[in-house]
Amino acid sequence: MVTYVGQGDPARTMALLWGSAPAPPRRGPRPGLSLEEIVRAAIDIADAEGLAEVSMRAVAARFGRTAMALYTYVPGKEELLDLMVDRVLADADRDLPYAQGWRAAATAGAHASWEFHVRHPWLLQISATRSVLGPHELDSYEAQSRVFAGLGLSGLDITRLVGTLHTFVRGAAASMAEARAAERVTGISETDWWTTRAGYLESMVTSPEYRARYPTITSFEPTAHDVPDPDAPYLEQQARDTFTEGLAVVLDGMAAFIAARGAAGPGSVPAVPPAAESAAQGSAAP
Amino acid sequence: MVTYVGQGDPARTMALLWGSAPAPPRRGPRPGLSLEEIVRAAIDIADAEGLAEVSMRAVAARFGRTAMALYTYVPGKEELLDLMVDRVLADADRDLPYAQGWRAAATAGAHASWEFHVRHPWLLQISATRSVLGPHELDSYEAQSRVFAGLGLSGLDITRLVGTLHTFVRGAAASMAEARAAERVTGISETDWWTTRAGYLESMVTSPEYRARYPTITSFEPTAHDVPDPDAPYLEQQARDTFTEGLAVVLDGMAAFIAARGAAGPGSVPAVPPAAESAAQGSAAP
DNA sequence: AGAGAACTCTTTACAGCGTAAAGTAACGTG
DNA sequence: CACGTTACTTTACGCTGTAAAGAGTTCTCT
Repeated sequence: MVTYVGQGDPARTMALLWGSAPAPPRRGPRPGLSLEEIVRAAIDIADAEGLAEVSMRAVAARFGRTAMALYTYVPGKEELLDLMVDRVLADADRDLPYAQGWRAAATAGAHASWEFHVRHPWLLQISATRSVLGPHELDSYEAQSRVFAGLGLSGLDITRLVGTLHTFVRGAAASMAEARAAERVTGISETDWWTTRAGYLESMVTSPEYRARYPTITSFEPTAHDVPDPDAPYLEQQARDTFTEGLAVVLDGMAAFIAARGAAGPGSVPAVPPAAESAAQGSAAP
Repeated sequence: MVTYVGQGDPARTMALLWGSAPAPPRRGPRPGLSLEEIVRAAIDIADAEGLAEVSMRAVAARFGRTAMALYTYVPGKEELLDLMVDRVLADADRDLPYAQGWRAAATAGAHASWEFHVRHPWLLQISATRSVLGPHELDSYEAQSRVFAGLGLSGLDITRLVGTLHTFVRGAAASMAEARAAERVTGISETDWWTTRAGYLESMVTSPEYRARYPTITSFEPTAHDVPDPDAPYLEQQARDTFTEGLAVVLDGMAAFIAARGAAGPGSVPAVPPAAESAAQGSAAP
């Protein structure tokens, strides 16, 4: 119910993101926890109970500690959220079928990303544009950019295509995630939620007054506002279909853009040779 | 920094949204406030100071009352947020140039909606998919749907096109809003924020290790990661351009969809005659 | 070996949040 | 004038993130 939008101290966050495991302290008691497991516990809670349940006290309780114990490992909650974002992206699927052409790769990537966001809906609640710039986020960005490499596009072109696709996927995933969260969050089942409103909407479609105010939407097929079948969640299916159909539309637009712009001129981004696709995945501080 | 995602009791909310002003009480002291001005005050705070500053105490303080006084008018904070959403949509621009064709109308509508969301960025933080279904939200939905009426599309087609466009606009507006909020929220200027990260990124582009891990994005023109000119906010301009360019791409895709699907068959949604465009805007409970 | 620095973790505390419960004061009707 | 209704306040509770101070453990340096 309550979520963060801000962001922690960038320097500290970057150090935590990119720094290899810090040297173990030379004095004092051994650390009973690690940054890694704290971040994982926070992700577990967010996945299972929602971002609202991720409190410093709740995370610490998973280790039998008090909230303040976490401040030994993390500067504050905002930094913890930053770390959660990058860490969870490590599990995102990044094996895209680049060899099958950009459209197949983009479709696969969009579907993978959509499902990933639906699986970790709290990602949608944390600011996306102010990117965390962690290693795994860059992995993801690299994988998506590679889809459009070798088509004669500039880096800026690719940045925008990836941005557009990302924006669309996140928006569609948000519809899905919120359709799913509807019942859990409000304690009202999807059917109940819909039926309480249906009474108002029904009278609307038939009332001449409302047909005058809303001529277009009241002329839609009535099924669009029917009470959903509880076994086949209406909002969920709607969200899924809107994503699939919308994706095709967006990709059609990109096809036109690539056809018009792509000419392999100077400054265009070259494709990654297939041999290099499984490049080193090691990480070290820069 | 903290925002709500849940939603209030739907029945109560619907009554408040659609109910005309309730009959004044027959006994007891006169109400010193009204629902209307409470909602407006909350919107003022959200616009000026961000959604995080909209607390029951803060809203009440604008009227010299305590937080609990608001509960005479509103069941709780979540319902207040629902009301804010629908109320602010009353001010959205809805004069679209339908006569100039769907693409012109869609472009105008998208730009208006984008600017509206940038002006009221807190809208992006409140759940969008679980729509409030208030009169003004329906006005907006009607205006956007009308863009695609008369093209031979079904209601479901139109719903999805509108959904795709809406998703895209919100995502792009989110980029813009967060670029703007960056400084205010974190207390760090955009330039500072970027330069602290630039050190890490710079070494990345030159390091062979990172060129191997991120071959595509490290081959982009270096300007993409340059420190922005403080006078011409880099992130803002980037967000604006991505919106404009992305919109063209999305609309190209829609053009292809309409060309393929639009055949004015049975079940297709007819255009609204221009005469009816300035229809009655009065509202009454259904 | 002993002192002290360094380190983890706890305890306590504070200001803020939404809101439940109870009380006070004002008002219109019988 | 008394009563019931209503607007609003006061108090309180449990929750949040985190500052400050202290307890306890472990290593290093003299």
